Amino acid sequence: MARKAAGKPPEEILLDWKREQASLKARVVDRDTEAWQRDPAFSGLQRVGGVDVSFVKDDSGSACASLVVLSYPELEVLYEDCRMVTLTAPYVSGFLAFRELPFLVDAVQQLRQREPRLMPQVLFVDGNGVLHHRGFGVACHLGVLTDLPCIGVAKKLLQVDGLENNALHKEKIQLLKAGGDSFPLMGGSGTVLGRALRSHDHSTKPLYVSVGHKISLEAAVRLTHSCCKFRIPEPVRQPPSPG
DNA sequence: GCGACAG
DNA sequence: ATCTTGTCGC
Repeated sequence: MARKAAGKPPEEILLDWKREQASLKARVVDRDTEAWQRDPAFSGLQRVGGVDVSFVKDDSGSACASLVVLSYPELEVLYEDCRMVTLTAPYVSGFLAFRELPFLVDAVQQLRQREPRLMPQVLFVDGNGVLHHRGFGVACHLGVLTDLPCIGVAKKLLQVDGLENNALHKEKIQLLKAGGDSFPLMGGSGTVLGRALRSHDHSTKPLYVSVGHKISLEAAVRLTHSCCKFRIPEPVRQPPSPG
């Protein structure tokens, strides 16, 4: 009986959340800030991280907030943290960060304190960055709060700003033939909000990559492809178990 | 016909 | 997310 989570918060809360998004959005940096991001082989990049909130049971609110750090380019585990948490805020499209982010920020801060040498140089985030209703998805939010480069990786197209998962979109997906192939997702405003990426040769369903913070879209897409042994980038593929 | 809604 | 399913469509 996967009962649906509690209904939407009152309008005043949503307005608050929107205000916070708008305010933090001004701090997003949507270009490369690190030398390795411009290097063809990403040389200088040694640690890539991923965060995720995965559910244990039905909708009890019981979940596992995890942070994984892998070596690059080997993609071997350097650090794993998985903490049981109780989610309070409901899931509302456009406000994912307010449900999951506090726990992810905690995980990053804890790593920063205990094992600063293992701090990842970039974080993959489940969900979108600037490909978002108000241009400030969870990957931007996490990036701004932690000051780490972040990449938004979503498994479904968020249909905002005129973007639609329609026949034309599906045709474009068909044209992605090899891992690494991608096409731009252009919003109605003429801005490129992200790219649909075929993340692996044998993956037919694309990933939707968008800038979170402190990285260009081009580098984000290239690195995402580079971290995919399968469809989902290794740092966010299989979160560690609590036990 | 019941929707467009990342996770 | 998670159940599970199938090949559409404004």
